[in-house]
Amino acid sequence: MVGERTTSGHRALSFRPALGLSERQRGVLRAVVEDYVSTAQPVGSKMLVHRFELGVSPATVRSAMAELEVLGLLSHPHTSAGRVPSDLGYRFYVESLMRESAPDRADQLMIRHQFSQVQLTTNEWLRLAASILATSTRSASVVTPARARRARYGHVQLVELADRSRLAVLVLADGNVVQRRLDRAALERTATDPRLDQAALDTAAAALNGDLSKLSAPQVRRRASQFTPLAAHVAEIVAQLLEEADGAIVEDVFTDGLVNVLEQPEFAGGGKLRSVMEVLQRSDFLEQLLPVLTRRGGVHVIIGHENANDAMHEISLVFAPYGAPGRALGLLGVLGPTRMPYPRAIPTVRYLATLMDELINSHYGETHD
Amino acid sequence: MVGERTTSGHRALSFRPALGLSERQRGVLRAVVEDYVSTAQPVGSKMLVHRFELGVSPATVRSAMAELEVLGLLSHPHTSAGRVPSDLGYRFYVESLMRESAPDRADQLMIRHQFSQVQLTTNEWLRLAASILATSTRSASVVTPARARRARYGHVQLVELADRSRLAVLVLADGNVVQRRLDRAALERTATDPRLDQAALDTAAAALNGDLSKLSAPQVRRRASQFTPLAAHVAEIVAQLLEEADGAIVEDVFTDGLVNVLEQPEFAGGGKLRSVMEVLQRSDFLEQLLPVLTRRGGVHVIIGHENANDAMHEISLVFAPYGAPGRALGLLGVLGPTRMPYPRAIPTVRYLATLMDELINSHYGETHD
DNA sequence: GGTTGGCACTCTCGCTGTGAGAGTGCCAAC
DNA sequence: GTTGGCACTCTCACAGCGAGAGTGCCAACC
Repeated sequence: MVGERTTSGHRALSFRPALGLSERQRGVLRAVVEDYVSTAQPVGSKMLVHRFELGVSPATVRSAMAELEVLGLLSHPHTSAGRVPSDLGYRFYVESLMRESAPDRADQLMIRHQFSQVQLTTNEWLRLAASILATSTRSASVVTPARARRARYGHVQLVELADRSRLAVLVLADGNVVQRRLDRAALERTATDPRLDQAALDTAAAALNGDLSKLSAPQVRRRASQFTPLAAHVAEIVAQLLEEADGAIVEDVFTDGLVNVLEQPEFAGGGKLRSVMEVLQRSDFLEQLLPVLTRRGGVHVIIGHENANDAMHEISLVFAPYGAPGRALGLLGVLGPTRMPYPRAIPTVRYLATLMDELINSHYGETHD
Repeated sequence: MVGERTTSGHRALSFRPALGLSERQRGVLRAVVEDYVSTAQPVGSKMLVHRFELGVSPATVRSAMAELEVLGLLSHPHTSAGRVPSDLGYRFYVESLMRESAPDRADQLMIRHQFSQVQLTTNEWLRLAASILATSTRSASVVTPARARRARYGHVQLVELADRSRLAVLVLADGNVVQRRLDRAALERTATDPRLDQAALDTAAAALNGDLSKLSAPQVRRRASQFTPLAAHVAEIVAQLLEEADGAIVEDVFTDGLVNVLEQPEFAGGGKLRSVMEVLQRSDFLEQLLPVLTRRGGVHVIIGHENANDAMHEISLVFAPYGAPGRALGLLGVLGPTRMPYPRAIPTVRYLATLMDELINSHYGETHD
């Protein structure tokens, strides 16, 4: 498993004054967050004592709210509206107020069952994981395939398509497959025999496969010259492919549940929708997420302005890395408005991360090191 | 090229009365459509004579509009609002009024240049095509990879991943790659030698590759028993993979420009957004599109209610097939509100379809048959 | 007969004003 | 520290109204 799975955020340091909250304040803050998350309406003191049986009068709640406001945990859309949690308020809630509502035994079995139903294809796993995350947290979900930080040679194959076009299929050591059509002219130039039949290509591929196993891009490039011209040419292309695969963790992203977030009232009107969509489609936020997630395992929660990206100031992320330690790494998580059901999202992300860990590891083999 | 590329829709038959429009009516209809497409506002008679120099008075235009309305080509949101084209109106416009605004020489060169910049990877082509379609038509775009209608065996390879896990990589005859992790236990059961080293697997793969080239799923299955137990087991899996790939034209869909359509005023509020998104994400509308597109080549335009799918009654599609005739087939096109810039979208889709034809064919080789 | 200007009519849309409702903050009393 | 009371504030929904845009019809004109 990838480190221990703990819950915490990446810029959580910025809060501190709120640490010494009274029991009353904690109760009120929790109630405000939970009410607001479920209703999307600013919450007032009266409503609050009604819905949550706090055992005190609205007036008391009001004074607690006022205190929470000066601490920066709640905010006030306008004078006579109810309170709304601030990013810091959510942070505190996630950090020390929240009672996680993990998927129960039955849910877990259901999820496992779904995975067992599906074909043994990584893409199917990813698609399924994204779908489960999206439906059970009612947010948008993102899942990337597990990739080695460093792309390494696994196996190459030169396939003849219909007619005489060639395809290089490179299986990386981590099991991912990349491919590239080959320029016929360039290929023929390197061949000693201008007929360039499949046998010649097979020989070249076999030479590379025997010699380059587990090597990285620069290593492959260094050895390229030791082969026959044809094999060297292919090795050069392989090196290119490895370079492209290096660090391309966020290629082939699987997304689901976009509607869930587009439907949220906070994105109803105006240009917010555009910015959210653009962030999500380009998914470069994952690049920024990567170093944070790899530095420490477990579920990471990033709330609103804690996000470096301006376009994501109203968005929260709940993400975790998964994979085989030191070998292949993937990302998965959910994304939604800051008003997000954290108690649900966090354990769900955690559970799916461990599940994906298992799947990956059981197929990488039990021989850990 | 896939047949001749003509412009027409698939239920175009339903209009006929409108064929005998007067020159005046045609001019007015065209003006209404073009104004409405660019402004999204119902268009009135006065505005119309202002913006388009029709050389007649508003009153004349009004009577022409009234005539067009009884013909069902225009409609009326309410008594004192301007006119809006009906689906039939758009249909007539596309059919016989529209002046196509094809990408000019410079645009075409630019597009070609972009393709030449990109790596020789099918996925990159598809991604690029989707991006070009989306930006130049300002709609959402969809592009699927070219696939053979019938999946045929190309080449199989059994790769050892880190540790002893195995991956079957099957390259189809059309160049697409599918993969499947192998269940180690099942594999070992079939092997005569329990050590099951790479050499044994290579031998099995070589046997299949020599014998199964170009065969379809049932053919592979029929021959499976003639191999050694290990090879037969793999052949069985290959047959499964072929079956799954059969008719799976709409897997791996590339989409771009979703924002473009979500931002349109017609989808601003209400549940329309949800239905549109769901249709688009699930992309099963492509399945329904497939038979229509294959029956006849060229650009197909499907407008609003011409669409079988209820959720797409306010959506128009402009799609074309592309590929190597009889060998591999892909779909590409754009999707937006019925208020779509057809004169732009249609030639752009047509151009990209021919371009993809070229790309595919140049790599399948010039040896047509 | 097609075209035009005139005219009455209709419907939307944006503006304003108003009252209800929800919520706050403060204070005095417990 | 907690509570009830009370005055105050702000939003929101709704009604009313006038401007504006557009239509349909008709009689007159070329």
